[in-house]
Amino acid sequence: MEDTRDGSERAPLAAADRAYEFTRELIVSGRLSGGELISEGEIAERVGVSRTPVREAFLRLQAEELLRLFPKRGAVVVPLAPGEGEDVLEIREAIECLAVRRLLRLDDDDLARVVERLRETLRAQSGPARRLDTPAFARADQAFHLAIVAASGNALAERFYGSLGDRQLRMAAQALHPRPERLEVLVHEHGALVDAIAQRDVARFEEALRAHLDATHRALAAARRP
Amino acid sequence: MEDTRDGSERAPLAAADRAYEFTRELIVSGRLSGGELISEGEIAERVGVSRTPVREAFLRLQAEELLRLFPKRGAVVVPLAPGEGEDVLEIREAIECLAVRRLLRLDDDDLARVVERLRETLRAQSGPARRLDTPAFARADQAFHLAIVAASGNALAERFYGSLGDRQLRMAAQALHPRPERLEVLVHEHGALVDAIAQRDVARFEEALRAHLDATHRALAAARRP
DNA sequence: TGTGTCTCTCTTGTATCTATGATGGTGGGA
DNA sequence: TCCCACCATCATAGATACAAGAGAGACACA
Repeated sequence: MEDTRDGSERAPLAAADRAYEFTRELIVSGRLSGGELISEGEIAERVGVSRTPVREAFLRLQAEELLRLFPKRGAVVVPLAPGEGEDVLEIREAIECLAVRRLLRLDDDDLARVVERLRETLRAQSGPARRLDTPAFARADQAFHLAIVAASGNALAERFYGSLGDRQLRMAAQALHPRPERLEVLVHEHGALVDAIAQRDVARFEEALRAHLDATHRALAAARRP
Repeated sequence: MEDTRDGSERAPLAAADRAYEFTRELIVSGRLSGGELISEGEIAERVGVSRTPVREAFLRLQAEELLRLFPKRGAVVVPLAPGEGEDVLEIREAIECLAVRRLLRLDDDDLARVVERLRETLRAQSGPARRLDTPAFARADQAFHLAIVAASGNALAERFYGSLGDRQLRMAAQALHPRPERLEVLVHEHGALVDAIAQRDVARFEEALRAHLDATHRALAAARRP
């Protein structure tokens, strides 16, 4: 009843999914950078499947704006647009604040449960932060923010927010690395966000989130223009 | 250099695009309602193409959350979730307000140009509103709101907002119809939104937008529970 | 040397074919 | 009568075959 595209790996991942993961990883990790051209055949060969599932993967990646397909010519990796970091951060801020305003419509019990879940994801960040394990931290960070949005119950927002994650990862792969000393600070800032939610203080949440994202954004900008 | 998926119809639309348009229309227009099952073969036959391009169309529709594919079983039209109207409206509000806050960072000349463009789309609404041409109005309405977001220059937001349009159309097809007398009111409210932008009054814009969407939402809810 | 054209190759778009999983109905047994 | 196993059917997943568009580069000519 459940399909195989949900990330749970009990089944030996369908060919299309393998092709998708493979290509997505190539892009998100930065090994394939913006403007680079790839062909279905090439990926098909490397993954060991026919072109059909690769085509499906490419279509998915195009839907996620990571790839752009040019008819009869090939696929190019969509380059990170100049203002994209700012774009992503603004949308994240808007959606997360929306989510929190919605969260606060929950009654105390439900909110407490949400807060508890968030604190769990917080704890999951400490390890990677202390180990300066940037990739793991990036995943945990993403999971944390997504958890806030998911808790709000707006499925549309959640899905969109999730798709922003890939773009974020792609940028983070370049940007977070140079500043691993910030990881613990980020965990702390996340804690403050949860506190604000727990205390039903929207204004404080919004302010803290803005500061948090501003700092991330500044880190990005700083890393990009050294 | 331009691909054939951009809606310009000089070329005899690719098979995949025809299949996509056909199926999307079926869903958005409500002729195919939530939960209904369709198969690639069925659409392939009706459109007169093979299953391959239909498959591509289905994948695109799945990416847009209009269709859900179940491996080896078929595709079901994603039903309108109970709270979805509210979800969409909240996101629209958040993104549009974000867009306007960003618009107001433009200098006076640029802002004036944006306002002029918006007023043009306003004029395009009057005709359909007077004629009580609901489908045409729905398109114009969508174009208006999208224009605000597009003008902000956040490409990500624009794309996402656009994708909300289909869902909105789908709901509007059911909801706006019963209240054609509201169309002219909506045009008027749109005018107020533009005025707020022109006067750089964010607070007023946000308030007016909320009222505008609330009214739409109430109209929806009223239409759904008669 | 510069330019226009022509072809050759690469890549996608579509069709078709095969394999396999899912489902629902049927019939036998408890 | 009810339940379970089996099988026919159907739909997709993936592979392969084929056609056609787009570009790069060779080549002829001015």
